[in-house]
Amino acid sequence: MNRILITSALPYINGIKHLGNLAGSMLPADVCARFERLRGKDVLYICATDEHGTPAELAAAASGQSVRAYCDEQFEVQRRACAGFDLSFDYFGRSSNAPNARLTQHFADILEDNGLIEERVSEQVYSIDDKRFLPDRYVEGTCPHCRYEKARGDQCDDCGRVLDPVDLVEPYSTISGSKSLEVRETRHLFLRQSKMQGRVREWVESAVDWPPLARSIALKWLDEGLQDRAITRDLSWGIPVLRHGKVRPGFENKVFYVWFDAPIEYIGASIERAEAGGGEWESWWRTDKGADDVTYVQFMGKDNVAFHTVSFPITLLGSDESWKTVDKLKAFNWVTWYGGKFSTSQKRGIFMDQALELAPSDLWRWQLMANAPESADAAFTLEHFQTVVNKDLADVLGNFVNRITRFATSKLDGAVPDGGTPGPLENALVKQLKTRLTALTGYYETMEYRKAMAETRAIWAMGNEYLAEAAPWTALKTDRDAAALSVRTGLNLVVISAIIAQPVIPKAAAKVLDAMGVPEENRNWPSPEDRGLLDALPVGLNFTPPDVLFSKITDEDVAEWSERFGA
RNA sequence: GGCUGGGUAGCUCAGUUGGUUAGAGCGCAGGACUCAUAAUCCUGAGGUCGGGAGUUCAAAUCUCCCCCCCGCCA
Repeated sequence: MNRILITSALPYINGIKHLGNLAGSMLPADVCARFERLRGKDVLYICATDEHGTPAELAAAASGQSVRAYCDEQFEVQRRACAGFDLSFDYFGRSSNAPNARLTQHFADILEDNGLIEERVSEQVYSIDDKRFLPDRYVEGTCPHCRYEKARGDQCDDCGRVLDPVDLVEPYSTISGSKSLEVRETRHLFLRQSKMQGRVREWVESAVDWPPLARSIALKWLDEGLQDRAITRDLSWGIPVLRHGKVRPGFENKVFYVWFDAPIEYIGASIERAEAGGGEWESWWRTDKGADDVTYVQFMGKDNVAFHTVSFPITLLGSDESWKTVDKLKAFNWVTWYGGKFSTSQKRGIFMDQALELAPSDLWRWQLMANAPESADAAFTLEHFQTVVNKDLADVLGNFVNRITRFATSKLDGAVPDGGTPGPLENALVKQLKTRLTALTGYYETMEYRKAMAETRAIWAMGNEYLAEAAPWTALKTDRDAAALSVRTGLNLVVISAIIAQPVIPKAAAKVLDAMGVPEENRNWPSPEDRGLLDALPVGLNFTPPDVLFSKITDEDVAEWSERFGA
């Protein structure tokens, strides 16, 4: 299994994502991708913006733009923020691009051919003045339960009850405010998920690399029985409903439901990449064209598990074509802002673009991975961020790199020194390094990121521990060879520290490796069995100590940020 | 209301199939060192493991009941 396909849940186009979104799928997926590439795996890491649906239409209308223009703008904003966080997508696509439309229409066709899609007539609110059917959220009115006057058609924000727009008292259109609404019959395509119950269960039960949480969520849905689901909506923004390449009669003003086309964009984005000259896509997605030896890993927030373990697989399996389905998946809980929710609408928390204004991406990456919301929600606070970043990055790693490189430069001519032979101290060091590298690699393989970060830090700390014992500054006075050995060993530890840091803090790691003159081809993930780990740097190699790697976050910074973000 | 997950040192979290004095990081106290971003290294003090009952030679770990927190669903 040398090829690994990685996808992270698609960020919705509606506004820039906050740190919780980042930590819950895109960042861990990136760390995974970087780790696997360092091990020499052939990785395809795909992400895209999810652009269809009512929220995008509403947001575009609110900003006075066309949906297309709004999405173009937001896509650029998100793309830039992702680049700022060094998310190493092999391709970052858009669900509104052509490949996704073609593919979605293809799936609809073939699912219908296979008897899994049928037209059904249902009742829906129609706005006479707007001349269109209104999706749930476009209808507001008085809640029949609590009399709240601005209840949305899908749910009452006041009492929290789920509603049907037909139930609203004195309903009105949010588009025009018109109250001349009526209930009309409309046709929609329904995906007959109930017919797939058995096949999906069989598929879920055969999945071995899923965490218990994902499995239980999927099985719970299956136990409750899969419901047939409408996969079209009365909207103009979305993928047109075609049948055999032609507009389906009666569906001229309808599009596919966003949850039907969004996951298909994982494949769509891969095709976009191919069309942009990035390499073919079928060997990644078609098991009849080479994808049999691909391991497919999905990253997502907990709320998306059902869609990835049941809904999307129904599309793929129901086609009876040879599509690659997920092998391993990793779901995350939420990062919270001082114990509460991050909220876009209430502007609670820090968003990706703002974060980059405050501190370099590596700092956020480290904090979010070292405190990944793996077993439960994880509280984010600025104070904790300050502590973690200052201690782990500036003090443990940054200071270690700084102290040994500067010592070597000022006392030993700035080159990797020759002389001395490894003794008990170095032997013990190698032994410990081997143990820790084995553990670290294991944590990455099982995608246990908090543990991986703790182990990474422990390896960084080994450098400081070793120097304290070896004390080359003392040895230098009486035994230059002994000092040379300690310094050489220390410099090699700097390189190891940077190499294993690459998946999580790529910028700082590259800075160190560049300074130490480590060529690109020698930056691969180390094997615990490699006995030359602490003797890899060529004797006599010149290097320049890197600038201070991480400047600290001051109390004043925290105070200012707290003020700005209302912590 | 139904269902996940969680409730372990002041804080953030680990704790494998139940088994010697419950661990880590931060914070705190003391010491060492002086190469380094007043950094680092060592040592130590902190927990009746949400509450109660039970099973067992033995439970943070299993069973039952109850109380909180997050989320999903209805």
